[in-house]
Amino acid sequence: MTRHNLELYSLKAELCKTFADPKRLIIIDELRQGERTVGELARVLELPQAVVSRHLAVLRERGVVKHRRGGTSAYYSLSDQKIGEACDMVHQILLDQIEKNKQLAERLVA
Amino acid sequence: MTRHNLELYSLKAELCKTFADPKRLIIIDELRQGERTVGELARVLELPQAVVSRHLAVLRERGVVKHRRGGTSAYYSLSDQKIGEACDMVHQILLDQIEKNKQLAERLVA
DNA sequence: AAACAATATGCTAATATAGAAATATCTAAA
DNA sequence: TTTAGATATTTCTATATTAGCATATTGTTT
Repeated sequence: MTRHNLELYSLKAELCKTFADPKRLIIIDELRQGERTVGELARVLELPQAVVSRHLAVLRERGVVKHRRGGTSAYYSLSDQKIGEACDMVHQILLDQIEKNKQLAERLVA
Repeated sequence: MTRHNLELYSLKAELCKTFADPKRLIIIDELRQGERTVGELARVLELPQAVVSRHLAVLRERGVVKHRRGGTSAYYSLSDQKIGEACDMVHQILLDQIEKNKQLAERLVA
């Protein structure tokens, strides 16, 4: 462990934890298209407003999203363009896995 | 939710879960340098062999690592180059966050 | 086959997390 | 300042996850 800074890895793990929930990934993808209010996200996710608010709090605490108030609404957006890019990488990795499984399946049939 | 495929996002979330632990992130970084046995990783991580084996099982089940047996040892390696790149992105996001906090702190002092 | 080395798996306790429901807080407008 | 709309927070329950310990499995060697 001497070669690795555990504290740094813990921070990275905390960041990854925010990505480790399907609903939050959808929220992130929505926010990539632009600002959204809590209510809008709740409608898209088909989740109670309180649950969405909780997810947004998680994302906020880890600095993944930022928000501004406009009237009675809170407008959320991604705090860093790179977050979207990271999600794209995860998407690619998943596609690679699916492709590999497909090839394996075909070999087994042949 | 109609616009979003929940099953796909669940798979992505599962993948991200494997990154959501500091020890596993260290394992991944070790494996980026090349193949490692369970024992080697246990020494680096200063964790009991059984715990490392469990972590490797998690990574294996999500297709993040692959392994081959050589003698009594099991040699693990990353199953996809892109996994390392994804970790780099997370690293960058974290550095961005730290930089932003630094700038904020400086503004507050001034 | 027996003994040994390396790895994997079951089980448990402690901790963390998501969702639900109720309630509190904040903002705009009357 | 009262009311209504939008968002945030608290509490509770069910579920999941990690580490530790003991034990099982697998492969090698004699």
